Amino acid sequence: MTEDTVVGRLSQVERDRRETLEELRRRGLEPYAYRYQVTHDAAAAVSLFEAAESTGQVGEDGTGPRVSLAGRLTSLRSHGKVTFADLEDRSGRIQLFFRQNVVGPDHYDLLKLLHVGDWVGVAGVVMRTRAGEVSVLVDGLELLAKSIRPLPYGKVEEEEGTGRRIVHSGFADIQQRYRQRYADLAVHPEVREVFVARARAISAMRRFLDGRGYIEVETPILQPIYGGALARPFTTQHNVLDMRLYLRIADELYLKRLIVGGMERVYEIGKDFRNEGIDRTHNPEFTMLEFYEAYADYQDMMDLVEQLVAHVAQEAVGGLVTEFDGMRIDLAPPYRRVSFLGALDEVGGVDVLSMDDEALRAAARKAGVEGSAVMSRPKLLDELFGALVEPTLRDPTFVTDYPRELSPLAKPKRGDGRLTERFELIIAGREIANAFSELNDPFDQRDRFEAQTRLREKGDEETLPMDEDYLRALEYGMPPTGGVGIGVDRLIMLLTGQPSIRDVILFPTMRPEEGR
RNA sequence: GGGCCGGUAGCUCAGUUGGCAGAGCAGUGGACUUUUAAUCCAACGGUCGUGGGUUCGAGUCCCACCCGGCCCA
Repeated sequence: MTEDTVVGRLSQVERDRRETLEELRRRGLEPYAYRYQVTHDAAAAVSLFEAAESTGQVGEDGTGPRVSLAGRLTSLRSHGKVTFADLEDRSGRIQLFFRQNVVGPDHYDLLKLLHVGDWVGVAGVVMRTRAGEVSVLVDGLELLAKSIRPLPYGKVEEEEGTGRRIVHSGFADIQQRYRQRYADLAVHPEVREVFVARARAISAMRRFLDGRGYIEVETPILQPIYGGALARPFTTQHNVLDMRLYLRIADELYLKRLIVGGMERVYEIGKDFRNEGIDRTHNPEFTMLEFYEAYADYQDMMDLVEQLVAHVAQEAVGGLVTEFDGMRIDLAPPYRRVSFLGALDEVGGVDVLSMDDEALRAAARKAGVEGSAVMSRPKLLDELFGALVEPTLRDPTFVTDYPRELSPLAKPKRGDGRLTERFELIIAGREIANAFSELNDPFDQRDRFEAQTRLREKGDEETLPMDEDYLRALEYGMPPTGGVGIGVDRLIMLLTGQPSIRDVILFPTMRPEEGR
């Protein structure tokens, strides 16, 4: 496509901005700068001035300390020989005040070439305007980067009294906000805040585990045999090795190999990939925290998970009470503990261990589970629990002791071999964590793999493939180990009150746009 | 997978029975030395998601498809 056709398709605004670029260059001004010396951010400049006011250090002319700031222009209000603007940086926003007799007529004229969305550096003294707003009285202005595509800013009004931000006609098209996350972030400070909270949460997870002697490790994403969860994988191809590789669906089997190797306490935070549908709680790539601790069982891990969730909440959002989906959730430990079967019996009125496959199928149909006719027994149990019990669990709840057939990597429960020592943490009806006393008997593990293979032969596509190398590792000897997986995105949804997983993933998976 | 809703100017949205495609904001020109959704005046801005069909005439009616959202399973 030639430059002419590109320009021909531009909007009026974009054409105008390109002309502005040429005008700037005609005046010898470079619209894309290299650096700017910043002394303060917006929030620091405001508090610096307020401190000067309170200690009587503001001059007779009302001006305070001198600062230089850089950021993006989010508003421009010209009044002839005086102009107001808002500058936004990562700390917040501050008003800029331009007066023709302060910057001089030549510099003042340059304001006509500035637009909302431009990056600028400014220098001047901090003062308070007649309307009472702390502002920078600008005497030095530098364009740092010209914006030649209009950002979809809404008009922002501060409600009188409450100071609440009201956005008029903002950037509302949810599809475009995900596709053009850069624009979404640029115009929505509150979206940036969600991802800051996410970063704090992940950093808090690391500190929590590091402080308990855990080692952070990295295991393969490209795997010749996938495993560690019941899900369908993505496949890819290594050209030189001429072999099929899978994108991991879980970190589990590699982390337990490290326990075999004597690392005793390991964790990994990373992306897993599952080839399944996309909805409010599922993105094909998502972030998982897994940690494994030798000599611990699932009871120990429940205690640890409670502490971790509380710690992360405190560090990420500054409190243990969160508002999610209209529910007020208290994350303060200890969390309620109920057994899988007890909950099914109590809430759903079904005693699944005594039911044969047909009775289970009938119960599933009754509960509204679709496609139950072709489901394996473990799948039926899982679906039944998901349909009947999970949605009722609002407060943080550990569901314990899952049926053996549902948990091919978990140790049998002491005293009842039909069950396993496993728990899931359910909060607000959502699965947040999944954990076991890890199965370390290589003979039992081989039996479980073989049972999985039989399920696959019956048509279940979400089964564990046989992994001989993993069995070899177990044969060398794995100590008793407690292991946990936490869905990081879902936990962050909960902490930040975001209704969709796409609201906590910077670039969620989307179909490509047409014609671009 | 099924049902419902949506896609119109850069953004947010109207668009009547099928009859010249609109508003606000942004942008452009002008006025304005304390505004903050600044205000006022003027002009400008369109592949109505895509492709077919019906019709003298389609943003509007019909069919198919694409992309999303919500609900159900």
